[in-house]
Amino acid sequence: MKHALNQKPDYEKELRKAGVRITRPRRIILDILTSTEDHPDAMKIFHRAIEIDDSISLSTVYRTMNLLEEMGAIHRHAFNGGPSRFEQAHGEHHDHLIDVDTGDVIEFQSDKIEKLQEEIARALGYDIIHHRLELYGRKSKRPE
Amino acid sequence: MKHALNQKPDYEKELRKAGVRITRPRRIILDILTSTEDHPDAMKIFHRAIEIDDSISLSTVYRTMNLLEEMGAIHRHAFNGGPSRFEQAHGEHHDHLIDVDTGDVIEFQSDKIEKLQEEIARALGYDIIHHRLELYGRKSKRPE
DNA sequence: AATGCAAATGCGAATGATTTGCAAAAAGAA
DNA sequence: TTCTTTTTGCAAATCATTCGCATTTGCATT
Repeated sequence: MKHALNQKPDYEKELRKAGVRITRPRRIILDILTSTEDHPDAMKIFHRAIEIDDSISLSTVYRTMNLLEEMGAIHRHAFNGGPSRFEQAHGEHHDHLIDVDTGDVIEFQSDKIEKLQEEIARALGYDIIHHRLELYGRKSKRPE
Repeated sequence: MKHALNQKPDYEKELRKAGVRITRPRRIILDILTSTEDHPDAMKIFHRAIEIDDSISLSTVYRTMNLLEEMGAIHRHAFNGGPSRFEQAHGEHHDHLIDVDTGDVIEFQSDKIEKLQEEIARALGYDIIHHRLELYGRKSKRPE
């Protein structure tokens, strides 16, 4: 099992290649996304954005998130049924451990679990398209 | 890995014990919940309910779902970020495989995966409160 | 640098899921 | 049956998200 860490891919090139325009709002939103370690929701992204340019609208944040999601540049999560939270789709697939007290998200990856999931789906006669594994936990008192 | 199947616990007793009143709407909603194999959302439960008594309101369905969830009698899921879907909290814990084409939900349970999750959480310094594992898949062409 | 046009934006109104306030109705104890 | 408290139905409010549309902007082309 391993931790995942962020890196900064060049999304502007990808956007151009996809035939969409590089606008000021998009540049700012991408900047926020690539320079954060957390998993912000649309409102949080919006607030960070208007600090840089207060003319950006919430609709544009939502539209940009949808665009980036379709391009596969970000992933969308709905932890606990709350509002969508986003993260850039960097590197390998990973799952999430959510701290129920703070809302913090820790990323992890386990090949063993992935393998088991495949086996289970196969046994039930299905091919996995995607999956979601979320552990909701609390910092343990005892030392590890 | 095993399938889970439903049974009918007696919720009226539990409700009484929790000090809440047994009303006609509640009886009807509980009946719907205990006699279905699927994972209906509030609107679906509402429609099934008004077929039995057309005076039942949607608010009451929502209020009852919240009540039952707090009592631990049902579980709430937000597959794919859609509206909440419910199921009675019968027997053992289980996870879900969602058919992306039909929306059907298949329940399964794997001790191996549960164990791995515990290990991972422990390694990260957390105790698991609850977790969510959803496989989104499509019926495979090849025979099993 | 000026032009033209499709794509993107900001705004506010619309939508869908869910919750809430409140007066009227029903449950259960006395 | 009566009394007290809980629950209900209804409509309005809330929250996250999307949509319509007039206006602005990116950018390919003069």
